[in-house]
Amino acid sequence: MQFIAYKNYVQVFAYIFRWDTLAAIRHNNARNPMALAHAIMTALIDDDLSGYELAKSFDVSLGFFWRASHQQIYQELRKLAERGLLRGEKVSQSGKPNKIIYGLTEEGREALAQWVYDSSRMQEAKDDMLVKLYNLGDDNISHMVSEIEKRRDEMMQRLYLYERIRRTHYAKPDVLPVRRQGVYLALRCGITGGEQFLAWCDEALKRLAQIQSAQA
Amino acid sequence: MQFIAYKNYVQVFAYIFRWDTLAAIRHNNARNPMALAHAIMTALIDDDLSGYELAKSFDVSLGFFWRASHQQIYQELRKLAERGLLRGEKVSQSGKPNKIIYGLTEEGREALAQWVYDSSRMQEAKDDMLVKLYNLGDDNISHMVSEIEKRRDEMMQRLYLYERIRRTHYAKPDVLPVRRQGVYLALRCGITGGEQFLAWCDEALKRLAQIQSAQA
DNA sequence: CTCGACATGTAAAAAGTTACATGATTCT
DNA sequence: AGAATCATGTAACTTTTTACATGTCGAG
Repeated sequence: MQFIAYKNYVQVFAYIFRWDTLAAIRHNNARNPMALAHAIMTALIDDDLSGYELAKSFDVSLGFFWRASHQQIYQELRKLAERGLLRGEKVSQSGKPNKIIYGLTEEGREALAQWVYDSSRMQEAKDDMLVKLYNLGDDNISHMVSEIEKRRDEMMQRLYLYERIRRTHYAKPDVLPVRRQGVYLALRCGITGGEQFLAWCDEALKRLAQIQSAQA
Repeated sequence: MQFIAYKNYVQVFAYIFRWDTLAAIRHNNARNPMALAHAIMTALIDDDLSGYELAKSFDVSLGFFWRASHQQIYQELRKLAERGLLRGEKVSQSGKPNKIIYGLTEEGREALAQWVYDSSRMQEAKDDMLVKLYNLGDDNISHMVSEIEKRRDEMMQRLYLYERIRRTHYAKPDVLPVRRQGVYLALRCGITGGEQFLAWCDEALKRLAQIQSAQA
């Protein structure tokens, strides 16, 4: 089932949009190259970090907006060091494996500052669960309910963390320096998006409950 | 733009979760394998379509939640046909290149119905623009303003389309058959998510304007 | 003495993007 | 005549995931 049968959508659209506008909607599925590399460099603006530390800090900050596994991060760090955008310093540790502390070079800082001006396209939404909803039926409705409930719980946890960060570090955003205000805005995006998702979950659960009670 | 008062999740959570639970938030970055294949099969539930038609219908329906390029779709269709989940029928056309109309086989329908019960993990958010906000500075602030404005316009267009679809095909969701109600919920997710994003854009633009006027 | 956190990776596979290719038709 | 649309792909590449590997240290 589609929103609109393929044969009709053209007519529907001819009404609303000029064709050039439609084309703009269509071709949005593009990746912004090197995004992870720039996310990593961003994480190194203030502090020099080892791969492990970086991966950890990713989990509670930038990773909210660009996820990466530790394997990817290690590889990317090595590549960036090879290209001269990062400088890596080996640190021998007694008892523990050696680690490499990475920091931005001047070149790296320049490349990062330049990247901000690159055009980036809107990110595609990708969600399995919403595709599953297209397959909703009397038989799988209770499974969808539990899946949505699970997502709702996960989002609750995440929001709790966001809120905690907001209150401890961004309670008075107006007095923060410019860059911190940018981070605050990103955090706000996560918070409002999460709140919206919670609201949607409740709407969906309510509707699914209605369908279920009508069945019985 | 107002959202339901979910602000109390903070208190709720302070009671429910201890800090160790937060670790569970960390390892959510996984892909759900074969998601595109299932999205394609979903698009073929009601109608048999050629690759081209499928790609088009993707653009105005399922593609809102799982984007794919036509190249990817053609490849996936071929693979699915090889695995017996789709059946492809060659249609000779005069004047135009031949096309292959694909439809679900019984096996395909079963696999799809089964897939709905597979566990899927929360999708990672990936957004370049939010990473860029971490690099906000006096010099690039006006660029960020124009980038957010661009996103806002794009989202407006998309919301306009969503809303049009909702009104023409889902005006009275309660009387729809179960599966259509699932699609309606997905659409609602897109709409509320989009509205939230617009609201965030306005919040961000307001804050950035404040910073700019403080500079001058 | 085992389990989990610390710390660092390699290798292979899957998924997704970009660039290229072709050739008819229809609209301006 | 030139642009856009219809219609179908292939090939090369990048990005991301999964699975595997190794070894130390501290807590229970």
